[in-house]
Amino acid sequence: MGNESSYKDKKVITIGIVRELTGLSERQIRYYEERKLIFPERTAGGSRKYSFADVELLVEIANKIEDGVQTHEIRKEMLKAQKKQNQEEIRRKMIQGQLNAQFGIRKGPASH
Amino acid sequence: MGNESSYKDKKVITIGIVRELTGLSERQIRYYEERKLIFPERTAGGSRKYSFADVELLVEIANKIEDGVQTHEIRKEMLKAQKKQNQEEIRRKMIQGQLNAQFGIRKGPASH
DNA sequence: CGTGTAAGGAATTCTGACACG
DNA sequence: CGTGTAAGGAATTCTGACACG
Repeated sequence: MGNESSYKDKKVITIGIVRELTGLSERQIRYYEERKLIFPERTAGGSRKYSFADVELLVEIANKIEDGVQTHEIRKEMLKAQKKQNQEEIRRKMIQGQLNAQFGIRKGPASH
Repeated sequence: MGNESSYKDKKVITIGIVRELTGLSERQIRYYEERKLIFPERTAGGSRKYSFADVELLVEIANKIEDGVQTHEIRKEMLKAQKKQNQEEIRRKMIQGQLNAQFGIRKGPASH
């Protein structure tokens, strides 16, 4: 469970590299954080660390802004999408819980 | 063809983060490069950039050194493994070439 | 051989602010 | 609102060298 591809979500990329990867300015990247659209981690010294997923998200954000969408709107969209995702996960887990209650806990497909 | 997971091989991690991820010292990381065991790219300013694959390789290298294997030996092992891989790829491609010559160029499984 | 360290300099990143609009 | 920029400082990284063994 929680099967992310491991590399994609690890926060290991500094802002300079993100700038290279996205073509955005550091100012833009920091501003989107200020507007709560992106959430880098920090090194001990205080430098920002981003994931590949963050890099892709940044590009999407920048595209929307270019289309005239305001950061506030983008944030609302993201929260909505996030909420929908959470709902789905809860639903999945409840169904799984029902199955477990009915047929007992199993890992993987039933052995034949 | 060339189906790498994209994130794993992209050189985007600076040496400080690699130090955090591996537990190795920067001195060690740079030394393994000097011994031709690892090949980071560079930013415009000259800072080293590593991939996740590099990070994993560094850990393997450090383990072997701890076991008393010298960098020179490790390098020979790596070259041998590399050569074997190349052989396999050539073989694969030749077989594919034969198949294409016999049955024409196809992409993916035959349509049913 | 493999690694630690001090040295000096350059590249990188940080924050808060002013500017434009 | 979103972004550029100059400012000053701190964290990061670089190289070449000396040390130990």
